[in-house]
Amino acid sequence: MTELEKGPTGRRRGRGARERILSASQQLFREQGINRTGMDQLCAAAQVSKRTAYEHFTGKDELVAEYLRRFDPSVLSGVFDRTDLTPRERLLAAFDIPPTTPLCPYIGAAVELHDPQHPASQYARDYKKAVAARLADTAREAGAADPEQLGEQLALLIDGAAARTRVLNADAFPTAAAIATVLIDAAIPATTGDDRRGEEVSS
Amino acid sequence: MTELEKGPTGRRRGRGARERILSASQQLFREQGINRTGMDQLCAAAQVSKRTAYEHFTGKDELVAEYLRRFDPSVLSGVFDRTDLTPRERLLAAFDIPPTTPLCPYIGAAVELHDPQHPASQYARDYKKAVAARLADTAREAGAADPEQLGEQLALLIDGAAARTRVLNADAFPTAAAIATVLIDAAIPATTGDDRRGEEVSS
DNA sequence: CGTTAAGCACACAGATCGGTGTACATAATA
DNA sequence: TATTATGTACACCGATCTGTGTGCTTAACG
Repeated sequence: MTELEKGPTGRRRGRGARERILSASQQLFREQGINRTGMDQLCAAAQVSKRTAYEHFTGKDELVAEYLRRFDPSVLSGVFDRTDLTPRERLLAAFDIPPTTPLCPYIGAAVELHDPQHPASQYARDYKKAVAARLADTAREAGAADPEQLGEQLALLIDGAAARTRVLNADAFPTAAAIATVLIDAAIPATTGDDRRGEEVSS
Repeated sequence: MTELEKGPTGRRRGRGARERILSASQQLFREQGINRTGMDQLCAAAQVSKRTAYEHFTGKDELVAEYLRRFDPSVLSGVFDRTDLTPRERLLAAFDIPPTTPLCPYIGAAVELHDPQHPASQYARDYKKAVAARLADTAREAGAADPEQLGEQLALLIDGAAARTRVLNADAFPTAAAIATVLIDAAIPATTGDDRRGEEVSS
């Protein structure tokens, strides 16, 4: 009965409360981590009373899961839909991440929450599988011999770059991209049309 | 003035206190994570009074750093010293991790502590660099064209496998080993003696 | 107007956190 | 035996955590 988006006309005073909470989560959870960000601080940053926050979310766990769901990172959304690139270029573009990204939040959540059954951990798993699947699709499009394997390999490279960037405090994505080039070149026969752009593969 | 290891003969009643604390750390920090393991629980598991723990360590931070330092994982110690393997086999052996390992604790510490200046984070960085250097040495021994690059690449694969194993809750090291095989084959000229075992390279 | 949804301010509960203070016990040494 | 190092038992501190309870305000609608 929250009736948040319905109604004939617009009413509801500050209907952006939920959005402000999630927006503050994006910033604080990423900057400070999940465990080190208290609900008090988060509500203050969102300019929302704590009472209101707990009327929108049953608890911090649910909020964390929603925060992860709201996060659509560059990888999934931007890269795969670019029909101006060849499939091979799209596979490599997944490693061109903006330097603003401090760490893959899915890995962060899985490590911080430390419970594979946590809703956020489950979503992180689903998301990572989805990325691997998308990579496999693109690999198939690019004519790779074993698309599933290449997708899984590239996904591992992305995660490795993210983890290593975090630990070493230095950008590891160029290294990952170099490996990706080797793998892609090895997996895709040279005869296969590399410069086809955005065309569908028949089967 | 602790005089823990000195003295003409052995005295000191329960001189295993420090060891018990660190031993309990190994178990609990890995099972539950660092942040979710309180000092109360840790001291109880170590059968050590909290007072004693804080006479051995100035605080939890120092304990965490020591815990990381004590952790010598299979990778560094076991693999590189095996003269029964060719250099190439040693590089691949780094991906044969026992399934008992839940997650690389260095990545875990870096994510959980979330402060690159934390002593444990610094050590994690040093350790990861050392592993990459050892891999590079072995790659040089194996006759790789660009040993430093190959070492960094293999290190990234290991971290990727660790991170992905954690997030997906499924062993990702076979995938990493497959990539490693490709990289090693590509980087090491086939003419180079692959079956030399444990010999030194002149330069 | 009155009703109702939405939110705020703020105190507070209960737990846990890292860390200390104090008084006492034990064992090896001198 | 006396001393000293080492450790225990346990209460306790202040801070912080997630989460509630309560009463008040504001705004949209009828």
